[in-house]
Amino acid sequence: MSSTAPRRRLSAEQRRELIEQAATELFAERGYSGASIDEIARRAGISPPVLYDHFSSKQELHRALLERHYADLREVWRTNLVGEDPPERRTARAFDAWFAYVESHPYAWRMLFRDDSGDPEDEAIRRDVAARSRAAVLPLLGREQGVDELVGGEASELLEAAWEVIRGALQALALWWYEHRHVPRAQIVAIAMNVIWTGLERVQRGELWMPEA
Amino acid sequence: MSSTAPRRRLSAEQRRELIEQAATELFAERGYSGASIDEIARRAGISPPVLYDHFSSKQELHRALLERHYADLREVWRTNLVGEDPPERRTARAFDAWFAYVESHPYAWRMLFRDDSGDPEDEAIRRDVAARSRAAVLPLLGREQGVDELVGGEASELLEAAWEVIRGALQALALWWYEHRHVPRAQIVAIAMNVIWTGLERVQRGELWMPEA
DNA sequence: GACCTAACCTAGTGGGGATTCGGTAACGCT
DNA sequence: AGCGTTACCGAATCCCCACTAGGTTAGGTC
Repeated sequence: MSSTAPRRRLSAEQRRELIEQAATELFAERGYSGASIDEIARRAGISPPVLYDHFSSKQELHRALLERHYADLREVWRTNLVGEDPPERRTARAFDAWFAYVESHPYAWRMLFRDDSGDPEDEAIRRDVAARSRAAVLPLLGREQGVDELVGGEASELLEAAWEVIRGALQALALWWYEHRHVPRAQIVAIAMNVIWTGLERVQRGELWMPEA
Repeated sequence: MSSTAPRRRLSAEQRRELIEQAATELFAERGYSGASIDEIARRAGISPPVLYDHFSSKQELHRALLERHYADLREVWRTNLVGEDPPERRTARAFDAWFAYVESHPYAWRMLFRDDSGDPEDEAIRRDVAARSRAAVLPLLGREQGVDELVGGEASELLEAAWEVIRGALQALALWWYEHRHVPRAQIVAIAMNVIWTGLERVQRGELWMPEA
């Protein structure tokens, strides 16, 4: 991408940004272990040692990017789920914003969706982020009462599972969309709403599917 | 696991099975690059060279396991989606069987759900498998007509996307369940049915959610 | 235009891990 | 008991890659 750029001397901040972009791209395309420092450096227009002026290790670089991109995504949820609109409208708005982020950041989110670093610290970051997004989203799903008795378990735990279902579904849909980019975003959101929201709505209302006798 | 086993001489077939089990575990726990030949061999109760009597490379071992476990999972779908029951019942049965597989093969499916090998051949296997499961499942979803006009696109493509949503959702739910194994399977299936099937049913019927004006 | 800071580079070093070489010995068979 | 087969192993080899040591120059400052 930045291969033809003339090798000039940049400010630390500018260079760091280039490194982060290059690393995000490579982590997204090849995963943690598939992305070599040499190639990240090459794409950033520098030699490997320079990278170590900005990040103390490959792991730290990866962690920094995880934090950064996760923060962006969390912000998308946070700013779009609030408001006085009915849940359905807020959900649609949040889905749309989420897919808009995905559309405009073709590398960042794909990097987040690969968890192959094997680093326990990464794992911790992901857990932390998962907990925070859950905390942001669950109130939206759990407004109605009575879900526990109907399903026979702890409501909070089941809602957590429901959220995982949504997260996994959105993630998979984003990946599919990436391979079929000609489909307009509105249609992707419509699919998400139809397949996911519809079910959630019923769960909220307590109109639950039960196993047959 | 098999660390205290006395180092006896086994038949090639038995040894190969032990290697495959050990490798499945490690690939599931640490991913492709996180699993070293040395450790796979150690868990299988042998030294590394023996592994090469059975598989010509680490990649080939990994591919063989992908094929094997995917075949198992595909079989689950195949045998449970057929029949004369109404779609809802067939879907519930297939979900239940799928989660039963997940429950009884704690390593195999987790290995499948990590795609970090970076090997194009792996990618090809996954694509092939995805296409086949889609082919098996889509007829169930697409029975009703009229979906295309309502959503405004090619029905086959949108159903493909819907299937991805389901796949991603099931996968995420399986991972969540793995961390909350005390939840009984019936309840997991109920969550899947409530969140996913409900939406699908509406999509089938053409009762689609549409963006508001 | 001398000087200094810091951005940058070339050329290693070291370790880990896949793969292989050249045997050794367990087990079945006669 | 002897023999052949082959499951098995210890000890390299070799390559890739994260990381570093030590020097070089761009570019701002006085």
